[in-house]
Amino acid sequence: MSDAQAPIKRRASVKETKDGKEGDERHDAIYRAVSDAIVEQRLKPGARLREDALADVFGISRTGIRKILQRLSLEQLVTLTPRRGASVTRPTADEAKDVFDARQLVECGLMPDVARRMGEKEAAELREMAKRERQALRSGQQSVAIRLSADFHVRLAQLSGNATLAEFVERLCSRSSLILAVYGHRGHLGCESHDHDDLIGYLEAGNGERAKAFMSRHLKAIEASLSMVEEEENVPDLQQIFGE
Amino acid sequence: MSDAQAPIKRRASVKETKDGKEGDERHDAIYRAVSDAIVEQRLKPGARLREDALADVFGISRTGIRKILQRLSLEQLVTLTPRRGASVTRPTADEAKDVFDARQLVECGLMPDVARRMGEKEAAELREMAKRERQALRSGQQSVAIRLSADFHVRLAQLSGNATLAEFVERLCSRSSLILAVYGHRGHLGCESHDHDDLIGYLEAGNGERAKAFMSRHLKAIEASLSMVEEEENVPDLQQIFGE
DNA sequence: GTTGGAATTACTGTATACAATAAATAGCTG
DNA sequence: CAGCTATTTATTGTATACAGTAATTCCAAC
Repeated sequence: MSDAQAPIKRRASVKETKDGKEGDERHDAIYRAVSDAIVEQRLKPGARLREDALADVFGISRTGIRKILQRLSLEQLVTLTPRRGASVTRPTADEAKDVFDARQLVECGLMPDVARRMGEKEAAELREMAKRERQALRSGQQSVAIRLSADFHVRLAQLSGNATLAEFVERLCSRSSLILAVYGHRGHLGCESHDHDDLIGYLEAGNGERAKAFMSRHLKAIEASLSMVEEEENVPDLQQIFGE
Repeated sequence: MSDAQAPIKRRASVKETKDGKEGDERHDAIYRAVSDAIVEQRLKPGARLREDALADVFGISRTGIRKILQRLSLEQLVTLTPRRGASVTRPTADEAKDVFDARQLVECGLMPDVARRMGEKEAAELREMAKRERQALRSGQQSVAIRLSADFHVRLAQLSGNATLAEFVERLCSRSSLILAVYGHRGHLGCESHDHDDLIGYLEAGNGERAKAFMSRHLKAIEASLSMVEEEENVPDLQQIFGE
């Protein structure tokens, strides 16, 4: 419970940037720090996020922290229970299904557009991302790999040229990371390592329909790898367990 | 500029509910009041939303108002400019295109699911909504009609059973209302009055593909009715206007 | 040792005060 | 009188104080 909230910083420490940045950028940096920690599963579903604990860590007052928590809550990465405070969202099985159905509809639907707008520069960038993802996996940096995998899907959506849909995909990918944390098996982090490279190939060849079909299988594979058992950690129903 | 923010309340006045409700519900009621006013175009794009003005109107402190404005900003109904405060978002032409492309992909993609889950009860409810919409139009209540039309599309998405996608459609519809306010012609409020009834027919018959095609045409018709000229209201370029 | 209840503690909800910044106005100068 | 600078005013940004509520602990009684 307490260990879950230890290492929140990433890359250049967030706290040191206090002087150089304007307050606005600083808030954004803190938002990203927390969001990243959740997506990278360093903050696990169910972990409590106490306001003054966060305020202490980042050196701002609770006012700013609340703003950030509210934003995370609107993005459904954090659950805000009245008078109980914030905690990292633990997605239900239903929510998981909705998220993957949504990804199926949107990400697949975007593939033709992406294929159309795909140039050399874009393909190279995506390959670079896929490469880093594989490297992270090989070197055992699971957290980093998870995040890079999500980044890949988001970048893809951005290449469609539709900012609104790209943002939606971003949300879906963040939530997917949460879903993997709860229902995924250890070691198996969803995306197969070669899938992303194959996909880039189809897109670069301008074969939108093929890419679409492949993305569909890709997402189905991730979803299939989950074990959808909701482990109830609420009060067990003794009546039901022991008969009447 | 000042007249745009006069009539914010709707239905039962929001202010009177102060005693009976918990603070939480109250915040939600205020949020809805502002959101509705924007969607119904009583608050027009560009209208400034000053924090203590709103705080006075609703009888809570700026703290609560800021929370609400932040939420509206995340939903892109309100634009929050640092140190300049909040104003009703004025969508750009690009954003308008993105929103309608997104609706095309998502709302159409949802039709087969909706058709599958459509029962008598649901059809009756939708017909009732369509009827009220027509009534509002006939009696000249344009604001109400706009909102009911958006409600119809949202309810449809909810019937798909996917809460995540339904929520996304809700956002898209709200933003569409803003887009209509800026780029639409007066009197012509997007949805043709019979379209929704026709759509219900196809859905009730379980003809998802037909409904999908119809929805596609329906959305295209709305988009086509817009005149996509961005009237610059930033500093006019006098050079250009008066020659050199 | 377990249960029930009171006192304490920990935490969130809300308002308010103060600081910081941008807009508006007035006053000066050429 | 136009244009520039200084002062005032309006408005947002941030922290903090206080109130209210849930969780915990402690103590007594069975």
